[in-house]
Amino acid sequence: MDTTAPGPRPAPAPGSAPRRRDKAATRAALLDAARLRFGRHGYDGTGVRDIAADAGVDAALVFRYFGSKQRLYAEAVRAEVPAGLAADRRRPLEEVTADLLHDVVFADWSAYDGEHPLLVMLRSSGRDHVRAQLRTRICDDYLGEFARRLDGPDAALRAELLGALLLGMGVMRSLVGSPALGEASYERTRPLVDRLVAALAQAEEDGR
Amino acid sequence: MDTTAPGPRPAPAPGSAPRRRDKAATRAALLDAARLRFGRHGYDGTGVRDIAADAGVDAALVFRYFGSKQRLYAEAVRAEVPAGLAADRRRPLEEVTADLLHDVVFADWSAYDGEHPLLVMLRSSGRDHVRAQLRTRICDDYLGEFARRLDGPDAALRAELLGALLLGMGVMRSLVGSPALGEASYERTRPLVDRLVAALAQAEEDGR
DNA sequence: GTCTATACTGTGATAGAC
DNA sequence: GTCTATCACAGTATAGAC
Repeated sequence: MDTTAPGPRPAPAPGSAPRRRDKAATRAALLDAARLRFGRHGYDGTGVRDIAADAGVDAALVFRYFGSKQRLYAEAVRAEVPAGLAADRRRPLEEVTADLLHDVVFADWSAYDGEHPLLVMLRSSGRDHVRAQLRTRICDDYLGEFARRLDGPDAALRAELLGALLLGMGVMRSLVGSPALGEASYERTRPLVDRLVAALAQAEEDGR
Repeated sequence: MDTTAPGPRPAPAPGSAPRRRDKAATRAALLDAARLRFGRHGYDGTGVRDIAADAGVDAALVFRYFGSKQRLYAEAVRAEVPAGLAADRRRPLEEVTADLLHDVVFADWSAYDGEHPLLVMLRSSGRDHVRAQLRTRICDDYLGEFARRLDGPDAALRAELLGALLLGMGVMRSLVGSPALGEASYERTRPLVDRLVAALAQAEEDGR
């Protein structure tokens, strides 16, 4: 495991707030460090000691404040799904998917080392508790309203195909590091995605 | 799929029957066990002792035969990309993508606990050596010929979008366990994918 | 009350003696 | 080929210093 930040306690730099003995600040520091570490190295690749060292506190505080590594993970990786992304039925579909594209694929989630929390979780999908969290967030939070919008017999399936496309793009960019998608801009990618979304929306009209 | 390493071994002397303690057989058993374990629990969640126990041998053999856990992983997870998937320029595009759909998303890779090796690797993408392997296999092996087929300015990007879609579908099915895609059949899914592929191929004709 | 030191128990990879 | 020792490090718990 990563043994960066050794030593007992690097004295706080002059000017930085000497945050000692502040419960809320320590909790927040632990969460920030956890996001970064979990994002970079996944659940198993991260130790509570590393996180604590990054936050400048002792590892025991993880258990004091969060109970377990697992609960720390769950809390660190919880991010708000942008409210109303798919909620407003009056917005055109491409606009909503464009927002999703921006949010999931192109946004810079610097708190998670540049990756969307969902992609971060993907890396730890070997753990059952992570899978469950993932499924809920993707299928319910992100795609639920979508499925209701695209009605028709295959609505749920088509909504998940849309999710697969966006998620896959994020995976290609962040986890795989593919060249074209990695360098492409949001502006250049959007028309292609729009076209795909249109094809998906249109599919409800013909019998299959 | 079975990579029974065919080393040029001399045949045992006539009369000496025992096929137990066969180097090649032990190696193969270790590889099989490794595929299953790595598939189920990921790189970090798997111990060499588990693998060795599954194979019925001692853990030290892993190091004797493969040098390290990391090299065992690399070898276990290497699977042949179906030759000629995208190679034949005369096959219609939808046929080729349908093959990919079947191979990546719907095939039952029972040797890997039901998941395509690429998805298995995704779970371990926190490790740099895994990422490098991933990128090569996806972008070069699977999508390279594709990009050459779809010519036009955005060819590489569109090829990667196709990859993203298929990969994302696999992710939704295997790693996330999404309900609709999880239960959908290949036959029901294919027309939707065909439509998306058509939209992608068609995009080269209009200016963006 | 907030935090640190340290110990406990399990398991990881690996080396070297049989 | 196998067994066992080793040694680092994981998650977690507790006791007590500030």
